[in-house]
Amino acid sequence: MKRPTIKDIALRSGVSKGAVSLALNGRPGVSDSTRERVLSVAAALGYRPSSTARALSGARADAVGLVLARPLGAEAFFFRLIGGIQAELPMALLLQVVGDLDEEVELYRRWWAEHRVDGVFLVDLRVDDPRVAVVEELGLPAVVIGGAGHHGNVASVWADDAKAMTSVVEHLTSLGHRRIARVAGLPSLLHTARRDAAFRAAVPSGVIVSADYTDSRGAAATRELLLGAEPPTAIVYDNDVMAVAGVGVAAELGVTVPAELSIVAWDDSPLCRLIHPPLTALSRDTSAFGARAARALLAVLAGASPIDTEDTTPVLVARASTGHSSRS
Amino acid sequence: MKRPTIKDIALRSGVSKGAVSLALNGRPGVSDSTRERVLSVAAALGYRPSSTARALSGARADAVGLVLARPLGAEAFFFRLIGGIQAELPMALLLQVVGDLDEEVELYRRWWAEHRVDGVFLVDLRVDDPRVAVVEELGLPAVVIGGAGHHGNVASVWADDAKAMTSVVEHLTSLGHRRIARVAGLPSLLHTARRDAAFRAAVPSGVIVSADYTDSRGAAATRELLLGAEPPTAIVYDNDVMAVAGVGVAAELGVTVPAELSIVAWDDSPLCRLIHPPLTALSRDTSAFGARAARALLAVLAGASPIDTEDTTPVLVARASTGHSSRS
DNA sequence: CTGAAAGCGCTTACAG
DNA sequence: CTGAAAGCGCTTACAG
Repeated sequence: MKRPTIKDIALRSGVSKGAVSLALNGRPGVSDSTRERVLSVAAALGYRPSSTARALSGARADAVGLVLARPLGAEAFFFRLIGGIQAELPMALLLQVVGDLDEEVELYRRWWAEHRVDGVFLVDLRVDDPRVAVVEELGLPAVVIGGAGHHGNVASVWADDAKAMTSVVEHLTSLGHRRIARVAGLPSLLHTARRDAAFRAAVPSGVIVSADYTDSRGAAATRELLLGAEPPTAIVYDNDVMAVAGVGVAAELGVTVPAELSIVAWDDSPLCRLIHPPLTALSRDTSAFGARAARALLAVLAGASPIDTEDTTPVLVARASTGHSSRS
Repeated sequence: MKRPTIKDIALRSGVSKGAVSLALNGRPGVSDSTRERVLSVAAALGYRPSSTARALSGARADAVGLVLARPLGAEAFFFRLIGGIQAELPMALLLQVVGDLDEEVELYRRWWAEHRVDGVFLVDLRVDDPRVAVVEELGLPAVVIGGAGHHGNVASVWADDAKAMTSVVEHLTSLGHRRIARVAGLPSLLHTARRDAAFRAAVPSGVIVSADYTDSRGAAATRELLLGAEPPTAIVYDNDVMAVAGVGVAAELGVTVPAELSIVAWDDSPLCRLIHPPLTALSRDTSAFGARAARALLAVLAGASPIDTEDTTPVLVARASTGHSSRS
């Protein structure tokens, strides 16, 4: 037996397909008695609407999209984010990986033109990112994830990286550190720029070395800093993998952690907790962040005006990798 | 300007919509000259087919699906797997998380009835899994990921866990270990059963404690083993998180690793490499595994008969957590 | 309040 | 080889 369509329901309840559609979607235009009859027939038949057909007639696609342009950021972050999004979403997530931002933009155009998605999440915002303008132009409902500040008329969900950075610096200065350095993530990413700015404001004399989240670049950056003329007594890394690489380089150079060098990682993880010494880290609930983003997009889809939602600020968890500066 | 449809192409090339469709899809039924004209008009107009409309008319949906029934297995594994799948896939991945297997099955029925997907990946196979029979009944193209052996008439991609387990046991026995235990993953999962069987075959007297991949259960299992009447001199864990928890419990109980206890983790990870001592682990390229699964599904979609494809066997990487048994 | 029709953008028999 | 039509399963004006 084929699965039932509105035609079957129309037949068995003695009304037109149009009436069935109105009844099923809770729209005015049919009497209460008709509506009830249609609904009960639909239930009896085990009717499930076809989102494909709906999408073609211009209604809901019953899916939202997330496209990732390589290289993607920190693996674990995205997985938890997507997990959190999914858990909160009553629809499917259309996921696609593309090579660059141009392909990403092209995909948004297609998806929207075809009604394949009802909205999208924008991740990994760049400095001067073209995507916000595109979704605005298209009228494609969207939520920017992780971008502080306003993004045209697009909703966003963000965390206060500046405040988090300040809390890290305060922690270190209270331990007597004066020469603090930062090993940053990809310079093209907006949040790197924001963290850079916050770091510079808090540590005017601080050195920033740019890297790319990999352990090899994290190690190289650490070596560069520790072998410099004025080696730092504390380094703040933009992710856990680079921080762990930093611990390795320090050991290699005979620099003890935390006696001679304090280390802080931006995102907390099992890795931070389980290595020796355990790393002081900025901790946040990425899965909850994803759930918040999902709710924000659902709100936009429901017609709410786009707002910027602030997530909880990452919290500094002090562990054994930070200690009093021995050089001040 | 609206995006062009086959109607626009038909108009400008002076043929019917049907002919345009045939020409565009490379089907017989139109002359070469007509086909060329249609193709060039389509190119000039920047035509992109609507996969929504295609799906509704019963053709390709231009998407494949992956549904995850909670609780999902090891996080990192799935992320790498999905990353590997995506990289190989020329279409979108429809991803949805559901509460249980019944919902998962229901989703397959809907997706297939609506032509929302062209095929699906089946992951986390259970002992007596109902899903294989469902996709067979539906005729929904599918690939079983990670399930050794035949699964009805459904294609599969798998790795030889039994051989991998044997290599672990051989490594340990060659180091003089006789009392070897296993801390296993969820008993309901098929690959747990397979590893159990391989372990029992290799270590007839070996104890298996069942756990669930979490650090807390991994720690509890380790405690149970080490405080027992005949504590093992080596433990093989079903994932990295439990193995690391085991290291912690050993330290807590004053059992030194590897002098008094050797530890092996099933899946290698940064965590295994970076903790102290670094863990001996079974390593594999999960991303490549995902790519292989993607190719297998594409082959099935292209009409190939379903086959079982063996992935490379996980390789044992010996590190400092395993050593000669001091008690034999 | 309700029905009959047109349309979304394709594909696929069915005639010529 | 080609065209005109019907149909996929919905939604949405448009008449009554």
